[in-house]
Amino acid sequence: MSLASIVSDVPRAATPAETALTRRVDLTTLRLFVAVCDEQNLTRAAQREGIAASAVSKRMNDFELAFGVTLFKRLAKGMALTPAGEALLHHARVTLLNVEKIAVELSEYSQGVRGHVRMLANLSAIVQHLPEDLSAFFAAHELLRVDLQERPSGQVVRGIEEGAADIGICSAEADSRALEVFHYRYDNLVVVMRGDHPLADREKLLFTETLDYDHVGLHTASSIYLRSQYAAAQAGKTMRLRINVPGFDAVCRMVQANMGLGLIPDRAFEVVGAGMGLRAIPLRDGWGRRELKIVVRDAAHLSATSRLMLDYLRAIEANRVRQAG
Amino acid sequence: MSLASIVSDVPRAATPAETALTRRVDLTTLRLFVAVCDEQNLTRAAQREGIAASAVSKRMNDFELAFGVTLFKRLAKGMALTPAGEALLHHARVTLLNVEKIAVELSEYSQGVRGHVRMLANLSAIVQHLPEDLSAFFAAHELLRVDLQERPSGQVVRGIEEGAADIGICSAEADSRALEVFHYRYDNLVVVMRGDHPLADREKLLFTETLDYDHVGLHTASSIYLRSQYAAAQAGKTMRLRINVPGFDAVCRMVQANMGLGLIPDRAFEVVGAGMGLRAIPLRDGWGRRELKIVVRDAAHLSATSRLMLDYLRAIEANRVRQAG
DNA sequence: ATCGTTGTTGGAATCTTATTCCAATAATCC
DNA sequence: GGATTATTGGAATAAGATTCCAACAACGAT
Repeated sequence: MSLASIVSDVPRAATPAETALTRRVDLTTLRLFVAVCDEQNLTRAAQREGIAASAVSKRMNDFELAFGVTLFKRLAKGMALTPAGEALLHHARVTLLNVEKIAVELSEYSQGVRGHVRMLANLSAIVQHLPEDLSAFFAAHELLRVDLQERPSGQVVRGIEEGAADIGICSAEADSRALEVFHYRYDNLVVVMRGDHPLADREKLLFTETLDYDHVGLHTASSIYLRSQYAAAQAGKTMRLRINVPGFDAVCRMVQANMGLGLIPDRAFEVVGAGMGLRAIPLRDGWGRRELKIVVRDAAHLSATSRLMLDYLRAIEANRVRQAG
Repeated sequence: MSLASIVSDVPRAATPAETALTRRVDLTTLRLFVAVCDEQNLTRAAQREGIAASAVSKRMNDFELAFGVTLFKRLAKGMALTPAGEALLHHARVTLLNVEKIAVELSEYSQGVRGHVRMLANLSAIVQHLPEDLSAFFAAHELLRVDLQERPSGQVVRGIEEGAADIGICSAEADSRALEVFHYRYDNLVVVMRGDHPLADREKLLFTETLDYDHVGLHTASSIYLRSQYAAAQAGKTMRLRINVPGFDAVCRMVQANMGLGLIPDRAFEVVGAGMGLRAIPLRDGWGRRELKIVVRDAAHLSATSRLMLDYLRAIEANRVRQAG
């Protein structure tokens, strides 16, 4: 049995007969079906949905007849699902959730929203830049909406490839050769430490100088963690990692608790490390200056709203460069 | 603007008014809507769907009225989407795809299928074990179906947490504390090399012995890649990585092309490396023996079919241990 | 064994919604 | 100005869904 025959990343296309069957699906039937599943009782489901029990019964029976499957075991005291019914329940819930999203989003448009952008971004972008950038974006476009989800860089790329979102922001190191790439921001890594750490009085540090001390690491999918491990390996040294934690604030708290040195971007330190009595020393290594990038599937075919967001994000650094000149 | 206010991993619940609006959505309207969007012309959409143009027009207008939004700009020579229309189009396509999945899966049940299991698995599990295990499973349960998708270990865990699938298989190192965990398999890493490599005559190797030579690495999200980098760092050495590639077969091809040593599981080498004239030398390091694990959200509440699969996968190693005894 | 209750389903009547038919309106092109 | 393309409104017709009413089945209590 080959690999290709067992992995089903892309569901097979419906046959013409199956396509015809899609027309026998309707949302009221799915809604009633879910109610029957939840209540395990047709009469209570009918009451919950405000309809006669015989109407529910007819719909369930019509549906079973149309598809040639049995969805329920009819018991004396109610109904139980068959495996086919369980499979349908999974899809029915997903479908009804999608419909709810339609209602929610269109309701927002009826109240004045002018567009939606779907975005995936890594933690670095979210912690350091997006609150400010999106705040400014909303100030300029207060009738646009953003759906933003946090993902590690690798998953941002994959999500954009699969069309789960329109715009992604991730580490420049993530492999995105199938996408269009634009510069978003640079950030600079700083070594975070307590004020009483032996390195605390330094103006700048080489990463190798930190390797003589304990470290607090980010989670192992983090591109900062990966890059620092790589740098240590290149220097023929090892990182003395006492713990890995999943966020910049957790890194700062562990540093504060004297668990070692942390390595996070400077703006992240300003955002989450302020008021903890910690020092942040910039890295002198070249790789301490890192790039975040914007990825999209096909800029020319973005919706107008997503295009607006892309242009806006691209303009940020250009405007900052102009202001600094 | 706080982080929590901009990240929308969990869509907000619909208000009662929005829930009421969900009843104004129906699949025929969505289907006609998508047709109008595709054709950018109501008359052609009507022809494509086999219905009078006035019926399509009425439905589009009724829908817009119900939701209080404008979906189309009416032009002299057809219709163009508004931003609200673009938002709806995204969801309409997703919803219709779900309905198609319903039709496809129920069609399979009507032809005799007795259950579905949704699975996510990492590459190690898929390349080495699942073809054989699922083949045996299907032999015993030929009326059950498996939807299997390949994901790196971290995404397997996340997918099961989110309910995207019922059963996951991933590296034991992946953080799955929110899930129920069962043992699946062990695998053993081997160093893959050409027959003329200086290390080719060894029976076993320590990983550190390989670090004097060039290496071919897996992609950077791979748990084998991460673990080997960690081991090199612990030994105070660096891996001489000439290239990273995305699969076990690619690793073998690069090794064959004299790009360096590869590190992959032994069964993966047997599956994809056979016939390439390569040698596979076992690692002596303890971490060379790795564990794959099964993760589920809540074993007690799995469907009967998924329960069957879980019990079957758990029984595999138990049966192998009994056969070896 | 009988009776009452719970629950599902079938048939006929009624109601609601969707579609078709027909025509009007508007914009563009020749 | 006329022809064509495209959308939409109104009325009539058709189709499908629901309600009403009753029958049937299974279970539990007596």
